[in-house]
Amino acid sequence: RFSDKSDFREYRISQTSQKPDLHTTETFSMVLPPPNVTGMLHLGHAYEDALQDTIIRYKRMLGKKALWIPGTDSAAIATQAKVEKDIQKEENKSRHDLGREELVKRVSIFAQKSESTILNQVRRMGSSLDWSRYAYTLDEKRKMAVSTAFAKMYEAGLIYRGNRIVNWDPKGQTTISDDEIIYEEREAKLYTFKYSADFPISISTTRPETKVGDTAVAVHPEDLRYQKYIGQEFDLIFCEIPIHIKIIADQAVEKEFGTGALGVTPAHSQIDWEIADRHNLHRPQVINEYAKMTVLGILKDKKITEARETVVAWLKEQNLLEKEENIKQNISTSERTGAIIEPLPKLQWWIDVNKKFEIPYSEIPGIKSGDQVSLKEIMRESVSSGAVKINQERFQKIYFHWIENLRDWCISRQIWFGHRIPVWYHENKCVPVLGREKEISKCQEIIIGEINAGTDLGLPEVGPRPPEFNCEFCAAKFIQDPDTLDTWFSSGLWTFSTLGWPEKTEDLKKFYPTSLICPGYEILQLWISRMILMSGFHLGQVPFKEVMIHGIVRDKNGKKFSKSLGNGIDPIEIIEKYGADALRIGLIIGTAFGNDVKFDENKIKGYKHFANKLWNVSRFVLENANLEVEPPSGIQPAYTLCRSDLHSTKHIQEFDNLTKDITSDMENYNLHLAAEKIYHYIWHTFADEILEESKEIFKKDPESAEAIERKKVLFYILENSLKILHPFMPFITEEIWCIINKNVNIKENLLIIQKWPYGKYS
RNA sequence: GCGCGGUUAGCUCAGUUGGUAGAGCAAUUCAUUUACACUGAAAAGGUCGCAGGUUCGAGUCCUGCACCGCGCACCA
Repeated sequence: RFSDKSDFREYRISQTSQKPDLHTTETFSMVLPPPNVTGMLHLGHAYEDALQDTIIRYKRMLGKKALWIPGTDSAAIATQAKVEKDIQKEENKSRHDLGREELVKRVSIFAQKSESTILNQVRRMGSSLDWSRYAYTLDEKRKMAVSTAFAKMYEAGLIYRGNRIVNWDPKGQTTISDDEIIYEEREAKLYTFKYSADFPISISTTRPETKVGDTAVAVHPEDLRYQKYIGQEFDLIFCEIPIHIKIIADQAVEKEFGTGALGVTPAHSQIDWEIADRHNLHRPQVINEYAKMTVLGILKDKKITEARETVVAWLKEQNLLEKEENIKQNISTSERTGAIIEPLPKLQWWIDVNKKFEIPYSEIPGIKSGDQVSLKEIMRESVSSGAVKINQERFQKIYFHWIENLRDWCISRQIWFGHRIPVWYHENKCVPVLGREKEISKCQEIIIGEINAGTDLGLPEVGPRPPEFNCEFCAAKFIQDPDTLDTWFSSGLWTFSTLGWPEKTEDLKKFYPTSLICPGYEILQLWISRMILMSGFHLGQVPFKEVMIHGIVRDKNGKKFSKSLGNGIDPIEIIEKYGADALRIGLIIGTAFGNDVKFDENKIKGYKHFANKLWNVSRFVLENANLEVEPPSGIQPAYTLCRSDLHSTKHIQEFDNLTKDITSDMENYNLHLAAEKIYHYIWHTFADEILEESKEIFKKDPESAEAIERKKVLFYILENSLKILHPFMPFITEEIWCIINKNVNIKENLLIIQKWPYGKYS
């Protein structure tokens, strides 16, 4: 399991390192952003681990109760998509061929395998996590947290079920939230045309195929060109489909765009849906979940791309097409599958971010217990009050900007792997489906049908467990909602679900809010904001006091590491070549927090040389300045014996000043500066100057007073350098430390739990 | 369209409140049984993207511009 002894030692240290220090009550806590169990970690994770471990080791050496919680994330969509793809490739089967139970089983097996790969990688990095508190987003405790959280938010009226336009991923066959969309700029054609020769207004569109779903043409209320038509209605045949168009006036229309008239397609556009709301328009759906046309005639069953060509051809044939121009368009694609998002109306679960509710308890500055607040206000206030400090201002700006534009969060997903929505429906209102797992999606359709038809389904039962009673009238059972939750719902609870919530645990009391979180900027909106939301609602507290956002690691061409590009590097490969210490410090030095890292193997190699240098420096000091004395108590490290009468010389002062300087860098999380300073000092001052001049002194007379004094100086600098360097390079420093202290009870005197040096002699 | 970053040595990047421009790698010259060739010494290399401004003094602050990247919105 461990490739070498020092590896094992480090692992053992991490196991024992959380031993409570009775002399201090100050805590420092962090959660590890849980990696997705979708395979293995890449260098980005290695960088993130290195940063956090450096910080937690530093805080631990300051004497704080330092807790760093490990965990992994089931990453519902990502993981299921990966396994589905593999199954399709290897067995040519879809998830529907396997059925829900079998698929979830297969995904879980894959997740477990990934989990052990990942945990091994994390350990190889030297991450000093508290493994006794290990959590997985889909384990029993976290399941309880998720369903409790859902139920509480449902009861507060913040979670609701509604038929609205969703972002539909036709490839993944699921909804996704606004934040899981990636915009890509592409060339598109803007067509200007009339529905028919006798229709008075021309409209423009990039999606002619959706126009069979139009129910209105909207113009700006003050647009003089179209005033006279407002209110008129037309029955037309468009592309063999009868449509009914009403001409309406709406503020949302921009006079300057295209012809200034907008063909309203309520079922396939967010904005049009809202316009339809305001004008009470009919909303026919003309495209289905597979991105195919649902209408009859020449468009029947066609994929949207084909349908587009067909409609354009029809328009040309009818002489209705007036203009065709090339424009640039931002197209929405799914973050996970890359598919083009199809806006569709669907019945889904949502979190209302604007609805006010009475917050029972609040420690968030600016929000009092009992206040009427919205989730959006919680998110804004938590950061603007300074309770959550996002340390780089630029990311704080992005955060506020995002909140301004935030809409309700769609939390239900039509995938099978993940937290199933903890809602149970009365069986008889959902037609018989028990024992027919594959039919559940059909059940969902029927529910939608009933809702659309205005049937009152009654309130569902919401809670962590199915209702334990049968229907009092017909003895029917309850069946669970077939959908699962957005993975960020459970991730949003992470800072407190890992500490035992909803139970009132000692851990929560002691370690909450957590001190720091250290995520990449790509999940600022997806994760950081959701944690602030969830923590604010459920605990009335912020999830963490500080956020240090780091950049991403790119390959030498500046490209993001990704599976599809095949440029991923396994950190283990680098560790085997250069050592974990070299990888850690090599990633940290030269990169300010928040900036991207271009990965350069040569740089890592340079720090392997440094590890070698450090080794030799230590050897020189041990061989030439052997001051080892048998410790009288058997506990005190030997070197301390020679320290009491150490005079403050030039070298000591210089080193102590450096120590102070580095400590201040560490306090400000300027890890890159601190690491570079100690690196530079050890190599170019300690080795190149002090050791060189010591050689001369020892050559003259190794027992002279000057030589003895010098030996003490060397020891002092070496031991304190090891301490300062330890957070960055834990393996080699601990190894050397143990050699230096071979006469003492090392278990109680490991470097990892030594006190950080403050520069006592300065 | 709105907003946010970046632009510093050949390459990758630091530069904390304004005070003589820094590191690693690469390249050059020299040294060589040294704790360490995973070495040492020396030298070289920059109009800090461009143009203005504030200041005794600007890589750092302000304005404008260019290119690269990102976030959001729009995406009829």
